[in-house]
Amino acid sequence: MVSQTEENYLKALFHLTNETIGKIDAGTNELAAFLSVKPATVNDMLKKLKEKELVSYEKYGKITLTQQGKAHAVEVIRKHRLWETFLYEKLAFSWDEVHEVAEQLEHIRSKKLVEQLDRFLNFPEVDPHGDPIPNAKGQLKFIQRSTLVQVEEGKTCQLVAIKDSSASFLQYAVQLGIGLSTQIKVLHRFDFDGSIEIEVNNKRSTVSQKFAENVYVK
Amino acid sequence: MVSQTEENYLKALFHLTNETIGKIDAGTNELAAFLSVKPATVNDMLKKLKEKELVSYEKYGKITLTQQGKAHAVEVIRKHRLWETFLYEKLAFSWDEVHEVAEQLEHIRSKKLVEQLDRFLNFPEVDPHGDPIPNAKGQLKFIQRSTLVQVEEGKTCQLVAIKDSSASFLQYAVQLGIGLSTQIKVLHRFDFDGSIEIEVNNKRSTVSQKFAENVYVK
DNA sequence: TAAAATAGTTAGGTTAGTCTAACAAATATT
DNA sequence: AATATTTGTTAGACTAACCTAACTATTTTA
Ligand SMILES: [Mn+2]
Ligand SMILES: [Mn+2]
Ligand SMILES: [Mn+2]
Ligand SMILES: [Mn+2]
Repeated sequence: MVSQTEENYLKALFHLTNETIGKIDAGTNELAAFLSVKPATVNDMLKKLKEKELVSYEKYGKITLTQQGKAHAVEVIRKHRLWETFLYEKLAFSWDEVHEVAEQLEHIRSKKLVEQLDRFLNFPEVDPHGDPIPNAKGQLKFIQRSTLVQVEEGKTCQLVAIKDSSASFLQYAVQLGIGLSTQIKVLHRFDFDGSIEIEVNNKRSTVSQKFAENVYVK
Repeated sequence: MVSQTEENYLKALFHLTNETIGKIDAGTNELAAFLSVKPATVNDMLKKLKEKELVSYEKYGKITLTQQGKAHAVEVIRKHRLWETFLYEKLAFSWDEVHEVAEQLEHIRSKKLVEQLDRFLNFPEVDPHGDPIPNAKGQLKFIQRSTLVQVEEGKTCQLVAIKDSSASFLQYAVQLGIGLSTQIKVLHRFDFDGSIEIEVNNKRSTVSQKFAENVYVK
C-alpha cells in the first residue's frame, strides 16, 4: 500500500531526476522545497520509502528512485495526464484549471478505471499541456523538444508543450492567444534582455526570455 | 475543511437516519458497526464533528446531523451517484463494480468538476442502482417505492431500485437476469418461508424473501 | 426493583505526516 | 587550512484517525 502522500513524493522525485537532462539524483532540501514541506519531514519519509524499497538512499547521500519506485511514479503520472485530458476534452475545463483537480484524481485506485478512461479518450498520447502520457505498460515516449528561445528570427514554429503549468503562466499564454498547436512566428530577438517579438494569428506581441524558455516548440 | 473520513461519517449518519422511515437519530455503536470502526473511535469523532457544528449530540444522547451536516452529506451523496452513473454509462463498469470506486471519487473537491460531470451525463435523476441523485441545490427527490414482497400474485412489476448494493447481491441479481427496469411477474408466494416464484424474460426462478425485500419495484 | 445486558465514555497507546529547534556533516570560500 | 555556508539529521511535539481495556450510564428483563 502506497499512500497518497507517498505517491506525491515519488512523483516529485521522478520530476526532479530526469536522466535525459543528466540529473540522476536529488537532495533532501531540494525535495522539501519542491513539495513545500520541511527537510525534517522529507527525512522521515525517506526512511519509510527506503523500507518499502521505493527509493534508494543512505544517510547524507543522494536520493534516487528504485525500479519499483519509478514504475509507481510513472503510473501516477499516467493517471494524472489521462485525467487532465478527460477534464479538458470532455468536461470543458480550461488549460489552467485541469492540473489542480488532476492532482487529486491521480490517486484514485482502480485498475479498471484507468484502463477504461484510456479507452474512452481513445488512447491519447499527450495531455493538454503537450506532455506525453505513459502507456499501459508504463512506457513514456520521449519527445524531442526545443524552446522558443532557440528558434531563429523569421522562422515559424508550432507550440507542442509547455514547461511551467502553473495557472499564472497558462493564463498569460491564453491572453496572448497561445495554446497547444498554435503557430508562432519569431520576428525579432532583442539581445539586450533576450525578449522576443512574436506574431500569433496576425497579432504581434513581445514576450520575455523567461516566457520563451517555458514554451516548447517544433 | 471536512476531511474524507469526516465525510464518510456524515454520509453514514445520513443513511442511518431517514426521516421518511421515522428514524430521526442514531447511536454510537450503530454508527461504529456501520463504519466498521470501534465505538471509542466514533466517540472521538463525534466531539470533532460537534465542534464543527456538523452534528448535534450530548454525552449519552442520540446523534443527529445539523442542517449544515445534512447539506454536506447530500453533496457527497450527489457526487457518489453522479460518479456511479459516469462509470456505468461511459466507462462500461458493471452494476456491481461502480460502488467501490465511487466511494473514492465522491471525495474529490472541485465545484466545477461536479457541475460539468452532471452536465456531461445530461443531468441524470437516478444512479445505476435506481437511487435518486440530489440536484445542484441539494434537493433529493423522494421516490415512492414498494418492495417485491408487497406485489400480489399474478401481477407484473418493474424493478426501479435496489436496497442492498453489495457486490454479492448484485451479482446474484445479474445471474437471475434482473437489472434496472426489468419486468418481473410474481407467480406464487410460498407462505412457509416467504419465498417467491417469479418470471423474468420467460424464465422462472424462485427467490428468497430476503432477496425480495431488497428489490424495489413499481 | 434488583440484576443482567447493552450502550456509551474515558484513559492511554499507535501510526502517518507534519512541525521547530538544535545539532552534525559536507562543501565552499577566504 | 580554517572558517563560513549549505545541507542533512535528530529529538521532541502535535494532530488526525484509529485501537484496547477499563469504566459508567442506561435500558431491559426476571
Ligand atoms: Mn498537470
Ligand atoms: Mn497529487
Ligand atoms: Mn453506491
Ligand atoms: Mn467514501
